[in-house]
Amino acid sequence: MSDKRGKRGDHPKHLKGRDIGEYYKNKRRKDDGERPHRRSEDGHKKRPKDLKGKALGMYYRDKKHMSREERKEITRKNIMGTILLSERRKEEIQRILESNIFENKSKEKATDYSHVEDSVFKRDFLRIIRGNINDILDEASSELIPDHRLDEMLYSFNQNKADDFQYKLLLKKRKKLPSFEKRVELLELIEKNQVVVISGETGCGKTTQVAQFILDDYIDKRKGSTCKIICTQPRRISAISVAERVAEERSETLGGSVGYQIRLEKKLPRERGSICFCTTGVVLKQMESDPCLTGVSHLILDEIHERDVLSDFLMTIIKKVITKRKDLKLILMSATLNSEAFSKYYDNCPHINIPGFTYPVEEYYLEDVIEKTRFDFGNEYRRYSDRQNRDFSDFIEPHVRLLEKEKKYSRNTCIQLRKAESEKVNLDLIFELLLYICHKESRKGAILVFVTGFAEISNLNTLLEKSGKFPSYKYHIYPLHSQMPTAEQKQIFMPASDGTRKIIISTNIAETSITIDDVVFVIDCGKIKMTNYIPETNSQTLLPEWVSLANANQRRGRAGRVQAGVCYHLFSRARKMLLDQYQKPEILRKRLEDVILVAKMLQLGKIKDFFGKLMNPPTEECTYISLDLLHKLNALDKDENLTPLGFHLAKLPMAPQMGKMILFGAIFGCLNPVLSVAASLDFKDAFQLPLGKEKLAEQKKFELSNGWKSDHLVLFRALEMFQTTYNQRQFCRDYFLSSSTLKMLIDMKKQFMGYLHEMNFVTSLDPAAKEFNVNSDNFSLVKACICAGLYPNVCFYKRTKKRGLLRSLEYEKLEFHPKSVLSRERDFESPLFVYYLRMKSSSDFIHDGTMVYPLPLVFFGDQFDASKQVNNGKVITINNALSFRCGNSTAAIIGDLRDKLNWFLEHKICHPGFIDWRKNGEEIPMLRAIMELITSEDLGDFDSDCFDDCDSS
DNA sequence: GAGCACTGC
Repeated sequence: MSDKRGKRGDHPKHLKGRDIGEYYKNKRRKDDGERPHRRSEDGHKKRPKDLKGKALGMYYRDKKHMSREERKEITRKNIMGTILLSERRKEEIQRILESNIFENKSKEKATDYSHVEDSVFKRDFLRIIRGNINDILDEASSELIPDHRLDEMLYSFNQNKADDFQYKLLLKKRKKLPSFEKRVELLELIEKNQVVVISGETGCGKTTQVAQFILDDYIDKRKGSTCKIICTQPRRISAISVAERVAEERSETLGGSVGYQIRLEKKLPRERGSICFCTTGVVLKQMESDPCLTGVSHLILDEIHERDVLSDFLMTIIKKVITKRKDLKLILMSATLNSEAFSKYYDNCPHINIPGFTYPVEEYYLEDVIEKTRFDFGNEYRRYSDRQNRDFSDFIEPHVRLLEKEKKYSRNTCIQLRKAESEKVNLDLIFELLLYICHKESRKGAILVFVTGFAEISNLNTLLEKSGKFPSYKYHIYPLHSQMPTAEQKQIFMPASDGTRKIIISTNIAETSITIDDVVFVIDCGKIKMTNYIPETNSQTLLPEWVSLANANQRRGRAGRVQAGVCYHLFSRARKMLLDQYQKPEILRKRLEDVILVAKMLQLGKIKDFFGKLMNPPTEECTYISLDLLHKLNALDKDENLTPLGFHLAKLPMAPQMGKMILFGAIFGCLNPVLSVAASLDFKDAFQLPLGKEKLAEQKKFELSNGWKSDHLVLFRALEMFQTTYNQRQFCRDYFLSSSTLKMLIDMKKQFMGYLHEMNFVTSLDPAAKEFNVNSDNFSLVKACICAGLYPNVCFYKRTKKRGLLRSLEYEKLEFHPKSVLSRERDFESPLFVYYLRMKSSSDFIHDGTMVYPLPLVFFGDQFDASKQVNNGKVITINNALSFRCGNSTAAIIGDLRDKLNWFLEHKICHPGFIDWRKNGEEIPMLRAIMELITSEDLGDFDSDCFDDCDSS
C-alpha cells in the first residue's frame, strides 16, 4: 500500500476536500482520453473492459490463436452440411419452374419505380422518398382560427366551476405548490418567447400545473378555442395518471378539457381548449403524417432530463419545426440538475427554475453506515488489477485521511473504507443496516432498498428470511422487479398495518415507474444495471455501473414523498465526487435502426446530417452499423433511400426485423403464429420470475416448448393457449405468465393487422382468420418466416467430442441464456439458430433462439453464391459465412427458385395484395414448392453429417 | 446456470 500512497499526493496543494476529488475525477477522465467507456483506437492490444475472469481468458486465447480474418476464412471453408433433394422432389420443382410462371414479367429494377403500377402505395412511397420536411413545413398553416362562440362557452364554463366544492378544495391545495407562486412569471415568459425551459424538482407541481395555467389563461382571456396543448410523458403509466390527476383538479372526468393518448389506449379531450397527455412515441408517430402538428398551440415536453431516445429525437425535430411554425409554443420541462444544457441547445432560450417541495431527507454515506453498524468487510483478497487498486486508493486515501484528521469516525470505519471490497454491493451490509433501522431508529415507515437486479433481490430476500430476524408477523417483504408478479399487485402500495413494517427490495423500477408513498427510509446500493452498445465488437452489454448523481438524488427523493425521511447511500463521499451528473443519454447506448427508419419517414434527409443535430450525436461507427443492417434487410438502398420494403417496415410500429417477419407470415399464409412471435419480441415476453418458484416456472415454460427447439414458438404457444383456455387466470397462474402482458400482446396483434390491412396485404382484421392461416400448422414454415425476419442474427452449434460450442458467424463464443428452452436441449438435428437478442452480461448470451435447417437461410439470407465447384457437386455459400454442399442439379434448382422467390417478393412488396392460399393463383405453386422444400427438411430429409463436417475444411 | 428500465396515430 505504501508505494501507492506516495503517488497519490500529486494534486495541487491548495485543494481541499471536494476539490481534491474533482481534481482526480478530471485527471482520470483526461488520462482515459475523456471517454472512459471507449477503448483505444488500437482495439487489438487493449482488452475489452466488459470481460472478466474466464471470459477474459477465452478472449485472449481466441486472440492468440486466430485473427478475425483468419476466423472468417475458416468459417467460409467450413461446410455446415449437405442439402439433399430426392429425385421425385427435384422433378416436381422442375415442373413448376418450367411452367413459365413469371417468365414474361419484367425483370428490370428501375430506381425511378416506373415499372411499378400506379397505386396508393406507389404514390405514398414516392412522396416519402422524394419529399423533404422543409417543403412540408413551408406549407404549414400558421394561425389557429378562433371560434368566438366556443371562447364564450369555455369562459362561462370555467366561471361556473369557481363555485364547485371539490374544485375549490383542490384549488386550495394547488395554490400551495411552488409552481403556483411562479404562475404569472411563467405565463409571461411563455407569452413572450417561443421556447422556454422550466426546471424544477419533484413536488414543485410543474407536470400537473403548467399546462393548466396556460389553458385557463387562454380561457379567461376569452380565446380558449385557440389553445390546444399536448404534453408528452416518457411512460404510459404517467400519461394516464397525470391526466387523471389533472382532470380531478379541474373537477371533470377525462374527455372534457383533459385527456390522454398512449399506444392502443386513449381518452381524447375535446378538440379545442384542451390538454392531452401523450407518450413521446405517440407524438412522434403522429408527426410522421403531420410533422407540423397542425392545430396544436403548445407542445410541452416533460421529463426531458431522462434523455431517452424518443424525447431526444423529438427535441431535434421540433427545433426544425418551430422555425416554420412560429405560432407553436414549445415548453421543455426537466429536473434542475443540468437544465441549462437544454436552454443552450435551443439557442439560449429563457430558463426558469421552480423550487421543489419535498419533505427533508437526511442523507448518509458509506462511512456513516459503517460507523452505525460497525461493519467489517472481512479479510480482503486481491480481486482488482493493480490499475484498479491504484485508481481506488488514489481517490479514497485523501478522503480517509481527512476523516482521520477530523476524528469524527472510528478507526474501524477508516480501515473498512480503505478496502476495495467496500465498493461492491454487499448484501450483509444491507442486512446489518436494515437491522439498525428496525431496532435503533425510532421512526416507523416503509424501507425501500435499491439493488441492481434479480439475483440481489433474491439473495437479500433469502438472507432476511433465513436470519429469523425479520419474522413475517412484523415485516412484510416485497421483492420488486418488472418481471416479478409483485410489480402488478396493489398490495405493495397499501400502508402497512399497525405493528408491521414494509421492506421493499427493488431494482430501479422504483426510481421512476413505481411510486410507493409511505417510504421513509431508502437504502441506495449505489449501482445500476445498464445496457450499453459497443460498436467495436457490435455487441450489447448489460452490466452494473455506478449510479449517476441524478439517480442518487432520485432514489433519495423516494424517501420524502409524504413526510421527512432518511437515505443511506452505500458509497463514500469520495466516490460521490466521482459520479457523473447524469447517465449517458440512451441514444448513445443503443443501436439505431428504428430511429433511422422514423427519420426517413419524416423525410429528414441524410442520417449523418440529422444525427449531427442531436444533443449528443451517436458515433459514426454506430451510425454505420445500423445503416448496414438496414441495407442487409433490404430496407435502404445504396443512396440511403427507403426501398419499398423499407417503406413498409418504417410504417409498422415495431423493430424492422419484426416487420419483415410479419410480411413473410402474410405471404406464406401463417400469419397468426408469426404475429404472436413478432409482438412478443417487440414488446416483452409474458413469462414472469416468481421468487422461490423459479425452477417450477422454468419447467412449465419448457413444457410449452414441445420439442420444437424454439423459444419463439414457446411465445406463440403461450399466447395461443391463453386465448383458447376456458380459465385464463388459472392458466396464467399455472404457467407463471403475466395476463396484462398477454392482453397487451393480443391488442398489439390486432394493431399489426390494422397496419397490414391498410397496406393491403390482408383483407380483414382478425389475425386468426382462416384465409391468413392456411399454413399456420406448419411450424417449419413459421420458423422459416421467423428466420427471414431475424437474419442475419445467426449462430451455429459446433459439436466437439466432449460438448457443444455455440459460435457466432464471426466465431465468437456464445451461450444460450439459461432462460432459453434451448439451454435445456442436448441434441440438435440442425446446427443452425436464429435469434433476436444477444447480450453480454456474465457471459455472451443468446436470449431467444430458434433452431433452423439450412434451406430457410439459403432462401432468405443474402450474398447467395453457388459458383464454387467441388468434386462432384457445388458449395452454396450465404453471407460469406455459411456453406452447404449439394449436388449440381440441386444447386441449380435452388438458385433458380431463389431468383423467382426474390423477384416475386420484390413485386409483391411494390404491389401489395392478399395472397390467397385457398385459391390457385399463379404464384402459389412456386410458394408451395418452397414451403414443401423447407418442410421436408424439417421432417428429417436432411443429411446427418452436418456436425461432423464442422472440423474439416 | 441467470433475467436494469422504457416506448410506437
